[in-house]
Order: sequence, then C-alpha cells, then structure tokens
Amino acid sequence: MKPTIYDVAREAGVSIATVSKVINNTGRISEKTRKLVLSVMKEMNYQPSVVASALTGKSTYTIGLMIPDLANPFFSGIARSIEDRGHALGYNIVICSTDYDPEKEAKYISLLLQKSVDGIILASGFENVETVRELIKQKVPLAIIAREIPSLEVDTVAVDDFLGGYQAASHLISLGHRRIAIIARDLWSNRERMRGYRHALDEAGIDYGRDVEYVMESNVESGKALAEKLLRSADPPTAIFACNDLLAMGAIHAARRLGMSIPRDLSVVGFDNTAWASVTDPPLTTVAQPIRDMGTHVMNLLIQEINGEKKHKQRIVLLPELVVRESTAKYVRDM
Amino acid sequence: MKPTIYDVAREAGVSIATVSKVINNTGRISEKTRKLVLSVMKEMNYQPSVVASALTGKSTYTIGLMIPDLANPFFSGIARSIEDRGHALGYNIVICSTDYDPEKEAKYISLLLQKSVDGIILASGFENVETVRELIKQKVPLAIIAREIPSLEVDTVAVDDFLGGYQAASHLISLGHRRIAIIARDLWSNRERMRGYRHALDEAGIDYGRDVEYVMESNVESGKALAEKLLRSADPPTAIFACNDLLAMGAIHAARRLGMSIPRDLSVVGFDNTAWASVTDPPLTTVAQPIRDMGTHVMNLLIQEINGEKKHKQRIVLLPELVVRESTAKYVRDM
DNA sequence: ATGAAAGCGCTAACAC
DNA sequence: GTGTTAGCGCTTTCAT
Repeated sequence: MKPTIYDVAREAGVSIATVSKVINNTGRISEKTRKLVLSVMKEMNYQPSVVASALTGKSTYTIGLMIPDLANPFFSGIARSIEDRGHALGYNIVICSTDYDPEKEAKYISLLLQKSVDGIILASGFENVETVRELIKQKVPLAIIAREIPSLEVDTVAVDDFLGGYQAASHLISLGHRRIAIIARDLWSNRERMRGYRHALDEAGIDYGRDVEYVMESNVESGKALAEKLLRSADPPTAIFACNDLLAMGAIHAARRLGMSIPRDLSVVGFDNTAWASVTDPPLTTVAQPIRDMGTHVMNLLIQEINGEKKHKQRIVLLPELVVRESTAKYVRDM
Repeated sequence: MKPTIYDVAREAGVSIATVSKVINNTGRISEKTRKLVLSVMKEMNYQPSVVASALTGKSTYTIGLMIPDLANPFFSGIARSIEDRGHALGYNIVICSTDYDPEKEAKYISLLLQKSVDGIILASGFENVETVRELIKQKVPLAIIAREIPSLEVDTVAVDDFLGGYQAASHLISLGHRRIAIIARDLWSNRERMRGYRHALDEAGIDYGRDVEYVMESNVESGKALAEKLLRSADPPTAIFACNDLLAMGAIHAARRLGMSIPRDLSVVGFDNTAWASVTDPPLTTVAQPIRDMGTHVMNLLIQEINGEKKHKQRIVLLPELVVRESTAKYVRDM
C-alpha cells in the first residue's frame, strides 16, 4: 500500500498534524522536526493524496478543457498551449472533445463537476448558451477561448473574428477578385468572420454570394464538397474565403479535382494559420490566430479567477493577422 | 453549496446509507424508496462527489495519458481515439505532453499518482525505462502504445515498426533508387524502422548511408535541416525515408529550397499517415499506422487491466501499410 | 428493507 | 512548537 500521512507520522514519531504542516508549509514547526519529517517522507516515498486533500475543500489542481475536436490542428494547438501554461502553474488538464454536440457538452460538464475540477475552459462550441449560463450560476470558475458570448459575463480570450474576415476578403478584393465566395460553418466565430467578409464586400460595392450554405462539419471533406458545388454553379467564384484551414484545403482539393490550378484559376484564403498552412500545396494564405498567446492568456485568466485574484471579468481580444502565402493571386479576366 | 448525500437523505427522509445504495445499485431497497430517493436526487440536482467516493477506495474514473506532443498530428490522433474510447467507457483523460523530456515524464507521473488516476497510458517516449519499471512495481495499471519495451511485462499496442521501415525502403528500391537516405530520431520506434530499412537495403545488396545522423526533434524544421545537409553532401541521396510525416515534410521543403522538384529529383516517403499526408505538396507516400484502432485497443487493454479481467498481459502488434501517393517516383538516371 | 457507525487520508481549528 | 480532534462526502459492514 501507498504510505499515508499516518505512516509518516508514526515513522517520524510526530503527529499527523505536524506532518500536514510541513507538507503545506503552514503553522510553526521547528527546523529540526521539519527536516526529520521531510527525510522520512522521502525515505518512504510518500506522496500526499490529492483526493483526500480535495475532500477537505482544497483544490484538485485539475481543470477541464472542453474542445470541439482534439484532432483538429487548431484545437490541438490551443490544447497544447493551455496544457503548457497549466503545467507551469501546477495544474493538470482533462480533455473533453465535444464535436460541437450539445449532449456531449452537457455530459462532459457533468462529469467534470462530479470530479470537482477547479475550473473549466470552454474552447468554442456551446451554441447552447444555457449550459454556460448554468455553469456561471453555479459559480464554477470559467474562461472561454476562441468564442465570444457578448451577453455573458465571463473571462474570455478571442481573436477579432470580424476583423479577420474583413482582412481575408479585403485581400482578395485588392487582388481584383469580385466573385468571392465564403465557406463557413454555422458557428458563432464563423458568423462573425462572415460579417467581416460581407462588410468588406459591401464597402467595395460587391454583391455576391448573398445566400450562403453552411457546411455541416469542419473538415477537409465538407469543404471539398461545398467548394465543388460552388465551383460548378452558374456563377462560380474566382476566390474562396474558407473559415478555417481545413475547409480551405477542401476547397483546394475541389478545385484541383475540377482541373483548376491554384492560385491561377482560383484564389483561396483560410483561417487559423495552423501548422498545416505552411505545408499544404500550395502553401496557404490564411488569417493567423496567435494560438500560443491565446492559450496562455485563458489559462492565466482562469487561474486568477480560481484564486479570486480578480474582481472583474476580462475580455481579451487579440488581433488576427493575414499571412500571405501562395494560394492567392491577382485575378486575371477569363479569355 | 452543492447538495451532499446528507441533504438528499434528509430531504427524502431516509438514511445516507440508503441513498448510497440507490446510487450504486447495491444492497436491497424497496422499489418505493428507490423511486423516492431518485426523484429527490433529481429535484435537488444532486451529483455524487467522485472525490469522496474515491477516498473510500473506489475508482476516480480518470486515466492519465503521457504523450510526447499533443500538437504533433500523429499524437493528437492517438489522443483523440483514446479519449473517445475512454468516454464510451466512462473515463476522463488527463493529457500530459512530455516532449520526450525524462524530467517532465517523471513529474507528470508523480502528479498523476497523487491524483489517484485509475491507470496510465504511455504513448511512446520513455527512453528511461526505469520510470516504467517503477510504475509496474507499484502495480499501477499500465498500457503502452506506439512503443514496445521488449524487456517489460506490460500491455502493449504497437505497429510493426521494423516491417514499416522495410516497406518504405522496399518501395523505394523497387522504384530503382539505390542511394536511399533515412531521417530518424534516436527513439526506439525510429530505430526499429531503421532496422527494417537497413534490412531491405541489405537484401538488395545496397550499401548506403551507414552512419546516420539523428535529428534532435520531430518537427518540420529539424527534418528540413538534416535533409538539406544530406542533399548537399558529396554523395546525395535520390530518395529519403523519413521516420514520420513531419520530418518528411521537412525533407520536401529542403529539396524545394535547393531547387529540386518532388518526386522528379527526389523521392520522399514518410511514416504515420497523419491527416497531413494527404494535404501536403505533393501528397505524401507514407507508411500508415492504424491510429484509431491503436487507441481503441490500448484503452480496452487498460480498462481490462484496471478491472482485473485479464490474467495475462498482452502485446498487440498491428501491421503498417504503405500508402503510395505522389512524393515517390521511379528513379531516373541523372544526365 | 433500512440505518448506525466506522473509516478512507487529509486539513484546520483549538488546546496544551 | 506540537498534538487532539472534528469534519470533508461517501462506502460498507453489521445490526435491527
């Protein structure tokens, strides 16, 4: 059996209270006994039980991360940065991939709560705001990343999606494109990006693609299917703004399948600037989110919240940045 | 405050023992009181505390996953599949990215143990076998994925790395290449792949690249640097076998940088068949690991281990499969 | 069929 | 400085 505080106390000839005090550096204990206890602990290879200490009201040093899909490079990047910051602060992360499924979201939340996590980070998803509202009511320390919920008072870290969409569309417009389509999913962030895109189009007096069809999943396949449909339509686009790098890749595949060459026949810009963007064929022009910074920031906010070191909630908005690579080019009028 | 079992008991007019019994479906309770208690629980929105129940010796329903790097597409794929299987079985996963750093490995292990996880999955890494041996001695339920430790009695799921390396090299040889270099990291799995590669070369009577230089990290940059060095050497390869898709991408970048075209001037084969392989430029010929299956299998093994449903440890070896895409081509003699 | 009570490993008053 | 003790929320005999 693993040694308990009692074993250590007995072995050291002191009381469990004393041992507890040296573990937590509380109360007063003579340097002599402290050394003694410490050495006994080491000798017995004693590890205090977080479970037991949590039961007395202390932290579990575990936080939950609700994320749409770990296998999506944007989210795995986010997860990694959150994990790193958490590790530095002494916290472990339990990962919950929700696939944007409200049922999974609810189930995972319930599990996390039963396990008394110290806090929860919501990474996107949660179209069902009620779940979040409930969490707030229960005073669960919370922080949101990559998603703004304007109506809620929560610590948030996000990129300015509207601006990102605007940047993407403006870039395309400046290259001479006018028939610019968008591929998006029906999610808050994507809708914001679309607002930005539309704003740029309006500014330029372009009226194209008023009725968008959403893609059902954020993956290459879905992007490909929708892009193919767009490209085969009566008034095909000369440029496509995809709301994330995976969808952008799908668009590129679709174009290629139709015998088009990128960027000669079609310009494509993505979003996120995941690790993918620089390795794809061709390298992807995309709107970069500062993934590492975002992760570090949410984790910081959450921990401050947990420690009650903050009287006011914060909303940190980082700015996206267009990274021009080789998937976009000047529009050349068809012969 | 969250309601406790006492609150429920009081509200239902029964003892906490009774409530406990209906929660766990143990002992005998009349259908009448069961219904009553159940309804009170629902009404109060009662959620039993896993922490408290864990303290009495029950499971925490949490397992630790030690992984080199979440941001690496191979490992995020592994993590996702493990999480899915875990979720189906009622377990949460806490992720620990170690970067192959023995110190981080040790620290994370210690944290997981303090938190009384029910078991641990080791995904690769652990060149320091002592840590693993220690875990076994402490009887911590354990399972290993993507790494074989022949000398240890542990449940393991792995792909036949030797065969994979052999397949990769054989493919290149069959295309007429003779100057076939390898890019690998000094890790167990990579060394196995190299053994397979070497075996294929020996079989074909090829003597090339006897002294390999290892790359220090598994990422595009390192692959690029080493590949560039190889390509600039006195006797440059016409084909490169990279021990994972990231390194392969690096090799492609290096070649391009030197003005070479893939696969015309250089053939490249990767390993893993991550989501990357099909989106890169050009699509990557690579040795596929059945990622989802592997994740499902380890999780199954670990749970069986935890539940003591298995008298003997198992070693499941899955077979890799060469996926030919467009980064490899017939060797054409230089003019 | 139900309940009283001991105990899981630890923390935090409160005594001494 | 150090020890005693009462919980924390739950499980599990063992009575009744």
